[in-house]
Parts: sequence; C-alpha cells; structure tokens
Amino acid sequence: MTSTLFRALSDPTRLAIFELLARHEHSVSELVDKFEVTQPAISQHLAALLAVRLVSTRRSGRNAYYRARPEGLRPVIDWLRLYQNFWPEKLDSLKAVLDKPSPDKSAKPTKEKHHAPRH
Amino acid sequence: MTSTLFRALSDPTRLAIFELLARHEHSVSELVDKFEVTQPAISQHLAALLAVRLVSTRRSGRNAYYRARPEGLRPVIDWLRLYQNFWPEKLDSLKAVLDKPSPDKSAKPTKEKHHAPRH
DNA sequence: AAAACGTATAAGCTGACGCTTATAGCTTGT
DNA sequence: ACAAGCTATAAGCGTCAGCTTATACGTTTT
Repeated sequence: MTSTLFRALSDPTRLAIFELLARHEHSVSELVDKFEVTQPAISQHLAALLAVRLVSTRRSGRNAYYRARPEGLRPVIDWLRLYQNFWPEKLDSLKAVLDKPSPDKSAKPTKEKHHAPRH
Repeated sequence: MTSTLFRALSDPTRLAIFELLARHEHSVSELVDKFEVTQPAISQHLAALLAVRLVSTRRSGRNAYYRARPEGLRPVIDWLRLYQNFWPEKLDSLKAVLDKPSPDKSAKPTKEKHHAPRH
C-alpha cells in the first residue's frame, strides 16, 4: 500500500532524518545531536522508517548505524509513473524534471527548520 | 514543506479519492457512491486535498466537481530528484523507470480495497 | 567487576486525525 | 413558494501518532 510509505514520510522530523540518512550513514547518537527531540523519539522514527524499509541498520559495537535505502522509494516512483500515463502532456513535466540536469549539483535536501527548543 | 504533501496522501481513502480524480473529474456525490464513508467524510478529504492544491474545484449548479492537479505533485517530483543527485547510480532506476514506456497502457491506479462497512 | 555508554522498549500523556450525526445554505424542480 | 437535492460546516467522539520519562540490555572502558 503506497499510502503507508507516504505515511512514513509525512512527519517533518522523520522526513528530515531520512534526508540526512540519504546523504550518508549516521549513528543514532549522531542523529540525536542534530535534532531537538530525545533519543527515544529518534529511535522510534528510525523504527518507523525501518518498518517500511526506507532505511537499513547495521550494528557496530555499541552503535547502531542507519542509512537510507534508495529502493525503498521505488513504490513512490512507480506510483508517480501511473500518472505519467493519465496525464501524458501535463506530467511530461515529470519526466522533464527528472531528465533535466540538476541546476545545482550541491543542492541539499529540503532544509527544514527542526523544532525549536522548548524549554 | 514536502512532508505536508506526503501527509495529504498518507490516508488510504484520501489517496484513493485522489487516484479517482486523476483519472477524471468527479462530483462529490459520485465519490460518495464509490466509498464506504459518509458524504461529510468525503468533503473533508476533498478539503484536505484542496488545501495542498492536489485538486481543484468547479461548481456547476448544485454540484461541485473535483479533479486532480498534476502540478500539485511537483514538490514530490522535485524532492525525488534530489535523491537522484545523492544516489547517482542507485536511482538511475528512478529515471529509468520514468523513461521506460509504460508496459501496460490500461494500467489503473492502485486498486485499494476501501474500508469495509463497519456495522 | 564496575561504571559508563549507546540504543531499544515500555508506559503514559496530549493533541491531532478521521469518522460520525446534525444542520445550514444554495440550487433546481414542481 | 415549497420541496428536494447537493455540498459544506459544526460539534462530538474514539483512536492513534509522536512526544516524554523511566528503564533494561548489550558493549566498551577502566
């Protein structure tokens, strides 16, 4: 079910975590340092991403390293592709966007401001 | 914020509605006939899709017709494109999938079983 | 072996979400 | 004018998602 994948990406913090993991592997504690939420919250987000196979885990000593799984996005891509069929002209934009060379090679994932400190 | 768009597509019923509207325009009552939820629930889903501009409305007499807005998916596409940068090889799959001519022209959007009656 | 570290899990709280029923507002038909 | 049809909105309710604190468990360090 595609909605399940969308669900996993629908939380701003969790999406930001995924984006970090897409750049490169991080340990849980490294992620904790980058966000304003507690370690359990991070672990819970990772569990959610793991459940839909958007990330993978590797353990080393007392650390757990996570990284994004590109193939995990496949259902989203396939889903979009359907609309290429329904909207041949309109979503040429879709193909075009993906074909067009990136205007900025150093582009970064959505730079979202994470939660502000709350105390 | 991209997560907002994912949020809008994260509910199975709402996603299914969007998929119907991607095929062609429907009035609210037509949608009501196709789902197991009440008319207000449908209207609420439509309001949610409207809020993120995934659909547009047109009124005619006492009917309200809705249709999907392809451009509404643009942020998702752009977001995916970022990962094309990060995962040059891996997500060639992405471009490839989108380039490849559709294997089945009569493909339908995800056929999800909607909610079962609950009484 | 004891202490410190890194992570996962349990339990509880709170707010948001998706649903329902009730109802109001237009529009059309008689 | 009145009734009927179509849609949106309000209010209330149950569930769940995301957060917190507390804690348990394995690993490393001393």
